[in-house]
Amino acid sequence: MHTTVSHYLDRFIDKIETRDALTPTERAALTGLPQKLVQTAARARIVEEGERPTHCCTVVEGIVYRSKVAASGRRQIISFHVPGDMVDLHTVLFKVADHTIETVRNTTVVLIPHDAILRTAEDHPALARAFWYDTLLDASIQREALLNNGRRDTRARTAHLFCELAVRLKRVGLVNGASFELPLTQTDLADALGVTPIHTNRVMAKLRAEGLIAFGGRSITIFDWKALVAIGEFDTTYLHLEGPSDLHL
Amino acid sequence: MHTTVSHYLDRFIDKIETRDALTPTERAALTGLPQKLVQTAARARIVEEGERPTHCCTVVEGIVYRSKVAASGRRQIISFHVPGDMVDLHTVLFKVADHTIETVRNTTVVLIPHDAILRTAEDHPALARAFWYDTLLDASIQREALLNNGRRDTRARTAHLFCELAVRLKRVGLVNGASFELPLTQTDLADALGVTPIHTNRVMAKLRAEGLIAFGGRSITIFDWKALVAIGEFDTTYLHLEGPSDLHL
DNA sequence: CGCAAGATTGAAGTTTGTCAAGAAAAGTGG
DNA sequence: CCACTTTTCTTGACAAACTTCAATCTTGCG
Repeated sequence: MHTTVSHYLDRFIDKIETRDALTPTERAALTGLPQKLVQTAARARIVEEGERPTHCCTVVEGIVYRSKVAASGRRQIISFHVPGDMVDLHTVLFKVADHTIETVRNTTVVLIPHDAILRTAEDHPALARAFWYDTLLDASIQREALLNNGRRDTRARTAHLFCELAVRLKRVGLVNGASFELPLTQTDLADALGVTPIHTNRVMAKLRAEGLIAFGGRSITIFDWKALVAIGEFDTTYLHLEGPSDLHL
Repeated sequence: MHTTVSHYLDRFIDKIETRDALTPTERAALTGLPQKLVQTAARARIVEEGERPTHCCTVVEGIVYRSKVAASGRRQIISFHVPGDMVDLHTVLFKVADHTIETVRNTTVVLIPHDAILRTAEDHPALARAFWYDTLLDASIQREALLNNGRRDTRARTAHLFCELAVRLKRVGLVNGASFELPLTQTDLADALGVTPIHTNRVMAKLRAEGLIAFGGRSITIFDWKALVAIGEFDTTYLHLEGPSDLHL
């Protein structure tokens, strides 16, 4: 367990600071949070549904997702998480995890104890607000996913998901030109979109045949951003990129 | 705008207190929140997607839902809200509403200014935590909806939704025996379940024919709770009924 | 009473799922 | 670096779930 200042949380802190400036004290409180660096294998379970987690998980490198499983065994991926995301900040107030957290490939994450986060929130109202904001944004992304999967066909869903991931990865500097690494299998994508992998494959093949995207080798290239945005009805309002309310107390 | 103590928030406060005891001071801070009582007509829009709300909405009587609309015009209902629910507590930190809030029938709600809520949260860390918890539970319910709509067939989805509403209404004393008022149209239900009203009608008709439920006259009766729970794979873990983490600072 | 909204039913079409098999790519051990 | 194994991707044919269009019936309400 590190207790010295590290930079593993830099992306997370940067994200918070684009929303609301922090004082040096507040920033120090974040960088000083106890951190346990963990390197995982591919398909590692960080938290399992029903467990009682004691730490929050922040992505340093790689992709992490949260999922729930129906009685039939069919899996629904709830959300994907990119570097800088605190994946399960909400577990600080829940006893039992209501979903599983898994890595896609070799991934680096940082674990932070719940009690340290709660103490930080109590000592620094601005940080309490920042944590709260982060979980609210997470919920907003879930609402859009509910609309996406409920009221758009698979073609639009797929386009929407790629647009969202492109924007979120771009914000942390992980998009090169029109390409970004996305080491997900088509089964992963299917489980996020609520369809079968076979169907996902056909829909993606059509997008590729139309020259809109390319994929393979664990990465995605978007050739026609405007077209993909139109197909996916992608509107960034729900990402609340403009930052939080101007209300300062 | 009331500034005297009222009991419109009693159900909300009760809900919070089942999770974590409040001090008299904290309770007073909640009951003393400025409140604007609003009686709405049926199908009234309280907040519209894209607006910049300045108040939070708490349900006093009736049913309220949040929805988003796809470009095709198809509507997705994100969640239903029962008396005692603070529907859009998350808007305190967002500038722009990412969804619409509507009432089903004549409904009573209470509006509370954002700045009052934020000030209360800043002055009372326990209340900041309680507000945070409330929005986290909301997000957990959304995750279950994502699983429900993505990985269960319409029969299971419908059963699950009725089970959830029964539990949530029971917690606020709005279930009589096996029946509860639910003044939703089948189109409302369809928009929540991500299917067409015609299909919803057929699925519900089958549940009725099997003697599991009755509906009509704006209310639902569940004759066979165990069977409905089994069909809907309903497990209350995601409702976090056990209260928040035991961690007290 | 009569209108309007919602519920119900039928028939036909579309999207998506299931089963099955082969091809390509990635990982593994020598 | 190659041969082998496993995973992932891709394609075809068929089945099931769900949608669409259309019409009728019922109910709530002024």
